Amino acid sequence: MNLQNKLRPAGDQVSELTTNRLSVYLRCLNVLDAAGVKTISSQALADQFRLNAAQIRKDLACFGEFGVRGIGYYVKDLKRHLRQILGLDRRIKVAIMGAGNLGLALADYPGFRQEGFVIVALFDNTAEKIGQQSRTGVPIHDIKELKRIARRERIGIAVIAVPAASAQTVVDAVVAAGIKAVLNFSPGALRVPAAVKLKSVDLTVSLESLSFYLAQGEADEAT
Amino acid sequence: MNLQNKLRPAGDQVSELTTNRLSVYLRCLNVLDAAGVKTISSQALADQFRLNAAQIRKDLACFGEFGVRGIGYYVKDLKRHLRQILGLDRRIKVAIMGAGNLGLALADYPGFRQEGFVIVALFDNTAEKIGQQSRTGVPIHDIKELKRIARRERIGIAVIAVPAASAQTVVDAVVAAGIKAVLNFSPGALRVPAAVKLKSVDLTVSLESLSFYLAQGEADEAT
DNA sequence: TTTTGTGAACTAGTTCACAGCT
DNA sequence: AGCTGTGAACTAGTTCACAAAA
Repeated sequence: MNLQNKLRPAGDQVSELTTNRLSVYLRCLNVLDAAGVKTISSQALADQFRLNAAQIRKDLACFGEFGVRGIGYYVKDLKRHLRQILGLDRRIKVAIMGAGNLGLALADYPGFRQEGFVIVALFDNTAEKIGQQSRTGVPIHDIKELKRIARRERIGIAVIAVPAASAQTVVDAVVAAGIKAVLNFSPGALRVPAAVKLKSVDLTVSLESLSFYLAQGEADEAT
Repeated sequence: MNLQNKLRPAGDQVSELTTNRLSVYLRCLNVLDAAGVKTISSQALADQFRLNAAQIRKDLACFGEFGVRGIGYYVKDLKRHLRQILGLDRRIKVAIMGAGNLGLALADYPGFRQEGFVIVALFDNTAEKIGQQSRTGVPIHDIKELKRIARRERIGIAVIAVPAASAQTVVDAVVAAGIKAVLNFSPGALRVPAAVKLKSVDLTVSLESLSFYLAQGEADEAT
């Protein structure tokens, strides 16, 4: 219908489940491209990576018509489109709040340095840490400098890796610094204004959910 | 109807969304209990922690009737029930695969030491690391020792914190060692048998989803 | 009266199945 | 012939609203 590719779906909101999957599709395409595959059908993609073909097509249809009937998708083309849709066609600067074990590990985590992301700064409030840097050279700044540095560096995403007790205070500072996207590793819910996107990774919830599964298994065995 | 409390829902499967929320409810109840609150209605709980009252009641109804009509729930009682349902009424031993930055950070992460969880071992294959320990004293073993130690220590959960390239090999070893629950931090999908529960935290997907949100915001501004 | 527990209504997400394009 | 794009059917998840219990 609409032959014009749209970076943004026409009005209707794209679900987070869809955006998560786009990221997965991009990863699959990177693998295929590296293997020299030129075109792939939604069915072949689905079979190879255990996805659903119709779902792939529906997800992509939110943004345009990228396929060719009778052929499938050109791997390099679709890759380029997905990178553009996901906003990965430019560098995105990331700041990590909290230079504790977790913050330092994330700062040096190679998985975090993929695609367009660059970790440009760590922030902490401990005098001994400020002025130091991570193993790979990410500088640790005083959290008081956040607003100044966030603006100068044009930081797009903040990662919250501080203890639960200070998480809300820190995220408030992040919001005040004008940062619009936050990835939270601290346990519990954080409040952010509607204009800020918050994603949380709650390790306690994940572990307890696994614990539930184990407890169920034992209950079944006993039967 | 069924006045008997059920540790396990009668046949019908509990969704993972529900088990995740149970963990959230437990955390809320811990806060209320610490504040000396004796009883709470589903509505009050919902208001205070931004949840939906009917959803809380439905989730709990999977496991029995824990409330008192006209009163609500006794905080300590419900807390105890939830801990039992989630299998947190006993120690759960956790092993971390990979003694890199992330593995070491997770081993010492205080959030991981909550409730019933104890991190008993790290596993790696680097000669220099084996025999060492983390800052808080978690020993690093040779991954070859996994099966032996997993059985001796009765390890319940394995956390995968190795590079993507070796993740599938490592999870295969985890499965071979008889571990039935896995929390995966490596990017990409892992294959496990149906009898093993796998939860994945994909940092790349999370970041790219945030990037999409930022890209959308810019598109909107330009309009 | 208050609040639970739950069927019914609704909303979101997934899969099917096929018309239509190449 | 082969495969996309998409309405229709289906499935899962959430919220409403009320009868029943304390």
